[in-house]
Amino acid sequence: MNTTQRTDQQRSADRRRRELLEAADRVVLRDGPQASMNAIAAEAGITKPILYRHFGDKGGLYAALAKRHTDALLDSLRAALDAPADRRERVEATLDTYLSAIEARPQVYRFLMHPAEESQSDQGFDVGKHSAPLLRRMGEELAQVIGERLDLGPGGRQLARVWGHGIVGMMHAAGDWWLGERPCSRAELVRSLADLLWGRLAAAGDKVGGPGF
Amino acid sequence: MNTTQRTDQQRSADRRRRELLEAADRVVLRDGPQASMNAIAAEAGITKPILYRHFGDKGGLYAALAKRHTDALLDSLRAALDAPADRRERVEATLDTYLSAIEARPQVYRFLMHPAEESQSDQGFDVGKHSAPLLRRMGEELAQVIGERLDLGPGGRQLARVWGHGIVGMMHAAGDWWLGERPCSRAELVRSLADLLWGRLAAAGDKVGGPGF
DNA sequence: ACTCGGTGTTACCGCAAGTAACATGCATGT
DNA sequence: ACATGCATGTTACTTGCGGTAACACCGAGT
Repeated sequence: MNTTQRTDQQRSADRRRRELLEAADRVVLRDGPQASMNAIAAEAGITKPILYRHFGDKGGLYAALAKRHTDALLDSLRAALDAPADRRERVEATLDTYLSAIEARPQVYRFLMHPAEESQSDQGFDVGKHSAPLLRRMGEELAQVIGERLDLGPGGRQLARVWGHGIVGMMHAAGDWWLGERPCSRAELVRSLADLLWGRLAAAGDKVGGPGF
Repeated sequence: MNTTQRTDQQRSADRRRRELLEAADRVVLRDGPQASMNAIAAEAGITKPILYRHFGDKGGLYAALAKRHTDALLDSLRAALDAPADRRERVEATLDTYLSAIEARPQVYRFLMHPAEESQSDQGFDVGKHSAPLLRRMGEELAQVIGERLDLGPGGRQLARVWGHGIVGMMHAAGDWWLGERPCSRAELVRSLADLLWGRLAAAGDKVGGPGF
């Protein structure tokens, strides 16, 4: 029968694809985002053209690889965001989940954030398209949760999106810096960021004798 | 005399260096961060090896180029941060200054944020080193201002650094997203972000009938 | 036996980073 | 006047990577 044969082949191809992605994963974990196609092929025990047959080009492979990790991370974040607790606790849990993930596998995280941007075709002035899709997806996800659950009045939908992307960026930049310098424990970082979101910056008093802020 | 000759040469070299940087600037503005050394050399009316003599390698050139723009942007930000107004107004002015800059020259901004990361020598697990130095510098700068002027009690120094990097990341990610989709005016974006920093997320009420947030 | 589609290979192209070796102009010391 | 540096410039090369073309093998259906 034609269809069964088709599915068999597709299954086989899918398994192959997963094996290749796992090999690519190991190489990226070892060599960072600039892992070469040759290295990935060698790790998988095959040669370059096969990779190209499966993924089209390097961008395709990287996109597939990124999707796996991004999906996994987003699942964890959704779980933290949906936990039964009050708002502050859930925000802190989400921050902590993200920071745990990047702490556990910095190379992967680094790859996700800076996917070796090729794509010289997108000339013009449409920045942003290239930029880390993980950040965008996290931002949209968070925006959705905020927009769904908070009563922000008219224009609240848009406000939620700004906040979603803003909070994700805050989390990302602070995490990036923290991972490099380790100036404090993860718990302290989480608390500090939550405090920032809770308006402590606006509420803090000026230093005595200073010019004010 | 030896010294005068030396200085003459150095002046000439510096002028040359500046010319080369301006040429590189034009090419990056046109081709984006993936501009080739050949293209830059051609734009400057010379050939590759001269670039290498001046800047060592591509990373060196990019670092020099980034320093120029970064310094300029930081000067603007400092001015906005130091303006004589109340805290909210100054925060908004700073956000607006940054967003104006990236809006005016997205290619440059894009180059500054993702400097075509070479550097496969920094293997290991020290993420962050590679990441956009502009973000780091802005974060530290803001941290310093916050730490100097706000009374944050014990541990305030560290808190200020977390907040500095966090706020810069928020500004960056939101700006990146905004530049790509243009979902609202710049003024609205500024207001929304300032609202976020002023604790409106924590203060907002749950939507009626929802699961709460 | 013969084609056909999928899987695999070797060998190549094009291009960009980076380098070596050679050429030239211009000040200086004798 | 002439040789000596030294910076400035060039051509031509190597290396390495992304990507592709052409060919080889193998199992299934007619």
